[in-house]
Amino acid sequence: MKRVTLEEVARVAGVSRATASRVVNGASTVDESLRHAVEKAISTTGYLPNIAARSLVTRRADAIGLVLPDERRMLGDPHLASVVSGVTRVVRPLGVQLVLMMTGPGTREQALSDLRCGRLDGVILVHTDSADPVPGRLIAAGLPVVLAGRPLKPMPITYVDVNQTAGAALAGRRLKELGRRRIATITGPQDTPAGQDRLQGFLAEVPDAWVVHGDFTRQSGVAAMEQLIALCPDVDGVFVASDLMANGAIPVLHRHGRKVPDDVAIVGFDDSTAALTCEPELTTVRQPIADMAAEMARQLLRQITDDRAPVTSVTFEPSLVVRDSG
Amino acid sequence: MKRVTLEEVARVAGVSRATASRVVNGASTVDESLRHAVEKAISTTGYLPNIAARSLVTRRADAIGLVLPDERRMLGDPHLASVVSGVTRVVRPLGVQLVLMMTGPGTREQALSDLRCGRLDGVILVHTDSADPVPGRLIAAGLPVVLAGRPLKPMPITYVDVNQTAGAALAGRRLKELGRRRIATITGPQDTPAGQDRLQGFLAEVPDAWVVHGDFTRQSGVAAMEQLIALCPDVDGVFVASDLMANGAIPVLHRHGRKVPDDVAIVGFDDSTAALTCEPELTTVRQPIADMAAEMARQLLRQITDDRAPVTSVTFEPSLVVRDSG
DNA sequence: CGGGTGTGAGAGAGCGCTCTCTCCGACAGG
DNA sequence: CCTGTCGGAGAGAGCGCTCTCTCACACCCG
Repeated sequence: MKRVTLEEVARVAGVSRATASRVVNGASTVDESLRHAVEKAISTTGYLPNIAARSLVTRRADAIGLVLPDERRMLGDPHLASVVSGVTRVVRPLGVQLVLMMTGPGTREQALSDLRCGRLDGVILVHTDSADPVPGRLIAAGLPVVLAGRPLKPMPITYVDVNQTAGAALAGRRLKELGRRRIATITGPQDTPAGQDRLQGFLAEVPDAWVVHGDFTRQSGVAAMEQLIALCPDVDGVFVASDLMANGAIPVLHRHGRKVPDDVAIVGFDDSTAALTCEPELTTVRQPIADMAAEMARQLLRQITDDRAPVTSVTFEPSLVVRDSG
Repeated sequence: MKRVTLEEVARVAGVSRATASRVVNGASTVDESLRHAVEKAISTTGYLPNIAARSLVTRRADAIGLVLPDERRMLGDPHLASVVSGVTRVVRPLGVQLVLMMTGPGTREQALSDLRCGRLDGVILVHTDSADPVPGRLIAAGLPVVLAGRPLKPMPITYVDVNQTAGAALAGRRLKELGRRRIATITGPQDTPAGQDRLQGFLAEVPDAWVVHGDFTRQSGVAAMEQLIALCPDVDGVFVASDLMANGAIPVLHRHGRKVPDDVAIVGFDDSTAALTCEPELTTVRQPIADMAAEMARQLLRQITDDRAPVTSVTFEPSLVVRDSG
């Protein structure tokens, strides 16, 4: 199990190491016949370039990090698989690895040192909150970074998000079109941009809606719906700001003898798997997560290859997925 | 933004590069005063060892791969987050990276070349089927690899699994203890070890059970339950071989006017998030996924550090989580 | 007092690759 | 025929680190 080096390929092909390297890296300034000889030598020897040696001189790790928040929050996120899939789609054909970094409370700094010791070329940050010092330090150090979702406080950082406001408006319009009169919303946490925007966008469309607060968890959906029924027993349309909360809220309606969608129409947000495990299946606002993730990857790669890449933010438009609940 | 090298640390500390390296790597043969000088130099310069240079000489990437099947199957897997979390817990404190490899149909070979070009020290393979040539080629090449779940056809490979048979027996026993008489099971795909073992273990406990086949997807749970009700209208206890299928099956019972658990008791398998979004919440067989993943990581690291590590398989015992459905 | 023994530090040889710099030969123009 | 130019190939200098080998020095024993 001897490792084959470029030196050996060159020897077999009867050329210099430099020429072999040129062939491997696709330089055009190589004579056809020599190129063939090298290619043949590569396949007979089964040569694979040593990634560490290359990385040492090119100063590129060809790896990017996906930084996720602590375990508990990640496990609740139905989007992880789609994010990974979207990023992989862009990054893999370029030979770039995706390194998953699940960070505990104190471990977030890890991303910084991995970046600085040349282990990672850049990172995608998911679910950062405003208290997180990492994004600030990354941009201060001029390291490539992309945020998933708009940061709560404005900072000069590239991010990709869905138009939350427009999505919530879509939901509001849908409920009005269904002829609902007593409309309410169960919100997300109001210390996150997504929570804020979804409420604001919805109220812009349905200004007189009842408002009950949740925090995106299924649990909070249950509690909020109980509260809502007590508050406004004849509610006939609810925009629930996440599918997961809607998944918890619908059984509460059933328990109180309300039929969905006949008595109460429900519209969710996310189009996550939780939407399909609702009874009836959930009408919801779809975020193109995989496409957004792919775009994050593209933005990050651009920053990596080009120091002077401008800070940009990309916003995707959501769409309404009509199923049975509203 | 100048990169600090070991050379510079040595110069600042007034020692040789070799001594600085000794301090960084915790060698004991360094005089206290010099060690202090080097440590001070490290912190004043903000030195971080270049990972590529180190990797070039140590021939270790300090990275392992988690190889997942194609996108579609992965997205359906509720365990991904737990697996990642379990592996991370073991691997991160050792400074080892977790690289996620989502493989398309043809891309599985990627793992092999990443391993051979020194990019990865070993891989954990999830959801391999018997047609997959990769495990065989990895063990043939003597490369460190651990399988999640027993391979369908026996091979000399280290794997970690839950005792599927015992778990299914647990479910059968539960239904009998509840006094159920007309018991059935909705199986998983019979071309997977998990599908086979769960059926076999269940039948060992309830030999006269009705058997209807599914394939672990929610969809198939719906279809199988429809089939089962037609086949045996007065069924009063069902072991569904995955929570996801149970999640699809329960609404079918409701639609046919059967109450859960009063008319029909349901026991699932996995204790995934799908169990909590059932109405009523699902009694199920719990696999300690995160612990299993941690064990896989440990086994893999052992193979990496020790060429002659023996091939072992570790089996975890499942447990019954009693909720409301049975 | 000389010769082993041991301990701690430095010198320097790579690890496998990329890339600049140099050089060689062919060919065109004066 | 000489000089200038240019495409293509080789030589070799690193990239930053680890680790062996060597060496200096102090110490103990015969």
